[in-house]
Amino acid sequence: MAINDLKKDLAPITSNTMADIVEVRIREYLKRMSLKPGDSLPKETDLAEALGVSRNVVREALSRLRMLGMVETRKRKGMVLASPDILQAFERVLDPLIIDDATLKDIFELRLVLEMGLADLLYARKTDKDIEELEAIANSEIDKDKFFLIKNEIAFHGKLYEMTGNTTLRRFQIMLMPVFAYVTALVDKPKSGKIDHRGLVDILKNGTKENFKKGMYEHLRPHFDHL
Amino acid sequence: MAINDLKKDLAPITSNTMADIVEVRIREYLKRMSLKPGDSLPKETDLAEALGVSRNVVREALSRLRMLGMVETRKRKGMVLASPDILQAFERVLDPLIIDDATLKDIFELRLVLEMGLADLLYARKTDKDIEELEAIANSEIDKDKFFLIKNEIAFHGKLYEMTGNTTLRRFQIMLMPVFAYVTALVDKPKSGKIDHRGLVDILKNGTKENFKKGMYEHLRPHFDHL
DNA sequence: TTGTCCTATATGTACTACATATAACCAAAT
DNA sequence: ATTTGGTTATATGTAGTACATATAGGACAA
Repeated sequence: MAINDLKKDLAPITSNTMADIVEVRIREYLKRMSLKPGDSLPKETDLAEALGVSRNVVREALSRLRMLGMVETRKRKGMVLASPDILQAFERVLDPLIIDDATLKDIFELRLVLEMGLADLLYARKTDKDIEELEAIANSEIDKDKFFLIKNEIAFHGKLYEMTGNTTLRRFQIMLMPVFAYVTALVDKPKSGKIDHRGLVDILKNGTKENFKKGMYEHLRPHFDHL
Repeated sequence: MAINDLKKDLAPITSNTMADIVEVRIREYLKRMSLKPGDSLPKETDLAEALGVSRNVVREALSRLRMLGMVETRKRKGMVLASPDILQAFERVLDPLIIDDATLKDIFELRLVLEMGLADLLYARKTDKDIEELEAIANSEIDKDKFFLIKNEIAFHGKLYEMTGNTTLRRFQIMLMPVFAYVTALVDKPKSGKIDHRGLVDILKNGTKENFKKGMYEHLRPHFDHL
């Protein structure tokens, strides 16, 4: 028991490896030089010599930056700074099975927040064609088995995000989905608010933004009640 | 000009290096074995032999997983699976200067969506003490210079996120802040909606959740109008 | 401008070697 | 029985060498 109390006060010593340090140093270097995408970087051997470490270490650090999409390396040319895909790194880590429960809960709530905040973008950008498609999804739900419904649930909410015209947001949602599914499966209450998908489509067609916000809240209500 | 158009449609061929492949293979391995945090993994030399690559390559792959916090390596013991900090990877990449414009715009909107969706969590969790503190921040804004106001803007909205009791959300906001600041600085319209911080506090004290949502929309309105 | 050949060179990969921290084991001590 | 201390085997951390390979860039030709 006392050991756990200790752990809170005394964080374990984490000796940074050379690769850790070099990674930071290189990142600092990129920032300090205010390099822009496309600019080329020194070659590995030069970096190694300048930093006073083996090329091995430099490569480990670069391997990380490469994974994040910050730099690209090409034979003979050397390295060039690239525009990283900010969600790429995220995707690799977001496995419900290895995330701790507190974070899992946070992410669950994060999705609720996103979904509640969607309305403004939605009403600014929705088109008749979008709504038609959305309606088709909602209508296909009638008299279907549970498995189909889950698939449709994903399709419907996915379409909503898509309608915002915000690619990053949409990808973000796709990433968060497994977490959401995992958590709801855990709680395993068969949940559906007073307003279903068809209800939301109706509002989208005829109602105001405020109507939609209220509708979405009712739709997600079981989740909110569970907070 | 034509070259840039081409780049969008024809992504350059990216030959996967061994490290890329090994990274995926190890990740698959972790998943397939359904390992839980704390479980130990084979040692580097065994992995290298099993995969038929040099230890070097394995170390590059592991270096990436270590950076993401997925695994921890300890001398003699080998590696153990860890609970990754999902935002850690994010933080490294989220530099407004190296993110492309489209994504920058997406992230800007993402923050708007978050802020609009905050209300439900906020009303579920806010305490009197929170509101007091928030009010103090809002009141300290009177008759201050521009620099102070920017600092205060951050403090105020930060406090809102904090009040949700959602750590991940709060950290997320902290990360998004530089992007938001960068984009607004770019647009450089001195923006402030009809409702200011003190107005929001008033609603939080006496108004309903719906009032708050409308208030927040008005507060952020200049940004929405700019969509 | 387009196509072909050539070459220098930076990355990609493999292998060896050794330092170092430490988990695991055992023994002594309280 | 639990703690303390010393020893050792071992997996990681780092360095260094070597070589294969793709290719940027130049020269030249059509």
